[in-house]
Amino acid sequence: MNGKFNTNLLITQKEENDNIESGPDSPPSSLLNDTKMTSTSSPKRSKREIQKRVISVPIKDVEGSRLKAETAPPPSDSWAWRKYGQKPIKGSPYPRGYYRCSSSKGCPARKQVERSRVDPSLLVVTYSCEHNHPWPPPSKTHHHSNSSSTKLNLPKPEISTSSTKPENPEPEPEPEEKFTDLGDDSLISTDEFSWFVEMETTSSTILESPIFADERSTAEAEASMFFPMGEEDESLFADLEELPECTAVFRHHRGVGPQVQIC
DNA sequence: CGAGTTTGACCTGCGC
DNA sequence: GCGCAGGTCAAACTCG
Repeated sequence: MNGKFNTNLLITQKEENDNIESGPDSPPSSLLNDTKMTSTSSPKRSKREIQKRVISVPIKDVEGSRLKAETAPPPSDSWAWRKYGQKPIKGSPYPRGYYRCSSSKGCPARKQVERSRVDPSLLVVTYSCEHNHPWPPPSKTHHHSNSSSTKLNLPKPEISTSSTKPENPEPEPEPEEKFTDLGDDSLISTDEFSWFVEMETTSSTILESPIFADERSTAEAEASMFFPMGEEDESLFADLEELPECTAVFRHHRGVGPQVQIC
């Protein structure tokens, strides 16, 4: 299930301009400013109102889950994502999948999933949302019943069911307020994007998995460039201990790997 | 039967 | 203006 995935999730968060392929060259100055990708080509959307964030996820974690599509399944992140399109991207051997948030009706959130050209073992996930849009962080509303595996965009159960024991579907982002200050301080500042931060931080807590450290040296290097884990993390994870019951708590320890507490 | 996926067509923006 | 590439739509299909 996604739990499996989450334990190996790697996140590198960058601004969209700071795209993976081209490296951190682009000036990340304008978060909401125009960007080519932001166009979304939809006449209904304004470029400037769309905010994007890019993360990288080791594809290994999700590999084999749904290989039907060339694109690896999107990382599970507490939200429900519905795929609405897939396109081959020029210059990339891998197509890009387009996902829309289905956690709640009218949710404008979208994300694009594609393999990194630099490191095919990495999934590049681009989250995007409209700045002016009333964000319906679905966490609070639909989470209690989250276990609905169908809702979550997870690898189909058929595959990753190596573990017979029902794992906790995934760490519930319930402790939203705990996470909001975990996230980056520079990219997301508005409350309406707190879900964004939540999403990322939820994942980032699992950043350094043993598996990743062992087999993803390259990716690790790349990832660490964007998402260095430091002592601050320790305190961040310390906060996680305060998570409410019935949530999976991922604790980060260097060299030991994440410890998962499931109550 | 509902929700999600697939896939081709269509639309839009951008570069030449 | 044209062509290309990316992004979205929507019908058909699949699955639980």
